[in-house]
Amino acid sequence: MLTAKFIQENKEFVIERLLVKFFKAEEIITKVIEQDNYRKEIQTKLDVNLTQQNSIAKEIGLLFQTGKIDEANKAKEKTAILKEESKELSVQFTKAEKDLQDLLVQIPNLPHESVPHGKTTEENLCIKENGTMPVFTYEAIPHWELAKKYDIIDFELGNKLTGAGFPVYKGKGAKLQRALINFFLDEAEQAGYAEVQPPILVNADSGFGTGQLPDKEGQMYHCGIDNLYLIPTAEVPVTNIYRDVILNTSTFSIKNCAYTPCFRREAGSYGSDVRGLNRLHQFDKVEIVRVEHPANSYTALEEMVKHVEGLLHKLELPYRILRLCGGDMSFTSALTYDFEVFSAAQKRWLEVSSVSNFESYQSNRLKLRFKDEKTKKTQLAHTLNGSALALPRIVASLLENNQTAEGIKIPKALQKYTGFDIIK
RNA sequence: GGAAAGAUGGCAGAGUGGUCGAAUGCGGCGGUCUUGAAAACCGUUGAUCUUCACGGGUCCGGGGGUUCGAAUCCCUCUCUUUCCGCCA
Repeated sequence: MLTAKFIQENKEFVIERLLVKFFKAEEIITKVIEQDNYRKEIQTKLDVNLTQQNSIAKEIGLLFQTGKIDEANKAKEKTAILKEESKELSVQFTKAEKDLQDLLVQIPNLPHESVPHGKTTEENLCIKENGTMPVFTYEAIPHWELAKKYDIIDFELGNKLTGAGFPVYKGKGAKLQRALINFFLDEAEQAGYAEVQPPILVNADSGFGTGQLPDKEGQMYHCGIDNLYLIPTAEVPVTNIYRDVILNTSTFSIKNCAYTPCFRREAGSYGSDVRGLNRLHQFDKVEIVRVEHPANSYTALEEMVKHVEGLLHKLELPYRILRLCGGDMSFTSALTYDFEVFSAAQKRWLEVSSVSNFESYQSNRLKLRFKDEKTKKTQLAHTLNGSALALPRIVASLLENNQTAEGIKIPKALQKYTGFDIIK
C-alpha cells in the first residue's frame, strides 16, 4: 500500500495517476489526509499527557527515596486525572491508526508512467510478437482431446478424486510435467535465481504481506482448523521470506526462484475458456521473485521479461508480450507484462506468465526495508515477481501446436528432460 | 496426543518494580598501529511515530490487568524448544 506520508506530499499526482487505473481517488485521498492529520493531533495530545505522567512518576520515586511520604501521596493524586485522559486518548489513537490503515489498503498502487491508457484487455499494448505460428491442413485437435487420445491427462479421474479442475497427469503426461519443472528451474538457476522450496500453506500474516488478504480471501483455499491458506502462487511464501526484514544495500539484488503447486478457488469463473487445462484449481508453476533497490527495479523487470522470453523461445512456442493497460492491471502492480502463447486448436492466445514490478507497494505491507548507506535511513525496497513459467497452458499449447500424424513432438530443449521426443 | 521449559537488540545472553532502550560478548561500521593484512587497542552501532529544530512518545512474543511507576508481578492467547507416544 501507499504510505500516508507519500499521499500527503503528492496529493494531486496520486489522484492523477490513479485515473489511469480508472480509480477515482479524490474522495478517499481527502479522507486519508484528514485522518492522518487527526491521527497526528491525537498522538501529540497523548504524547504530552504521557510526558507529564512519566515525569510525575519519576518525582514520586525520588520523594519516596528521600522519605517524603506525604508529598509523594499528594503527587499520586495528580496522576489520576492524567491516567483517565491518557486511557481515553490511547483508545482514540488506536482507532485513528486503524481507520487510517483501513483507508490506505483501499487505494491501489500507482501505475508507472509507461502504462498504456485503456480499460479492457483489448487495449493492452502488444510490444512484441514472435515465433512461427502453427499451420495445419486439417482442423487442429484441442488439447483436452489429445490428452485423452494419448492417455496423458485424465480429467475424469481428477473429478473422481477431488473435483473439477484437478486433473491427473499420467505416464508421459506426468513425465512432461516433471520435465518442464526441471527445465524452468535449471534455466532460472542459470540466470542467477537461488532456488527455495517454501511451504505451500501459509498463515494470515503472509497472506496480508503480499496483498491476498483481506481483499482476495475468497480466492484462496483455507484450512479452517489450523487457520492456514493454500498458496495461490509461490510469490506469497517466497516474498514473505523478507517480511519484517531490514537489508543492507550490499545484499541487493535478491533473486529467488521456486517451484510450487498453486491452488486457486477461481470462484465465479465459468464458460468455455475454463475447459481442459485452461483454468485449474491446482497447477504447477515456477516463480521468480526479486527484491531490489528502488533505483534498479525497472532494470530488473526488463531482465525478468528477457528471461521469460528466453524460455518461450527455447520451447519454440509462438508468443507475444503485452504491456497491460491501466484498466487490466492488478491492484498492487505498478507495471505488468503479460506473456501469451498461441494455441493452435483453440485459435487464441493463452496467458502463461505475468511479470510485475510492485515498487514499494508490497514492501510497505511487508515492512521490507533497507538501510541507505549514505543517509543512514531505512527506506522501502522494491519487490518484483513473475511466472517462469506456469505449466498448464504451456502444456496445452505444446500439445495443440506440436500435434502431428505420428504424435506430439517435444521441443528439442525439453528432450533431455523428458527422455523422449514424441508422445504417441 | 501427553509432559516440561521458554519467548529480551543482527546473533548470543544478563536483568533487584523506580535513574533500563536495556549490562556483557560476538558481529557490523569508523579510527590508531602496519608497506598491506591479521592481531591488539580506541570509538561507534536497534526500530518506529511526531517536530523546521530542540525535544517528546512507543516498542523486551501478542492482548489485558495490578501500580504513582512494569522487561521485572498477575491473567490470557500465540508461537518455539525438549522429552514421551505415533509416524513419512
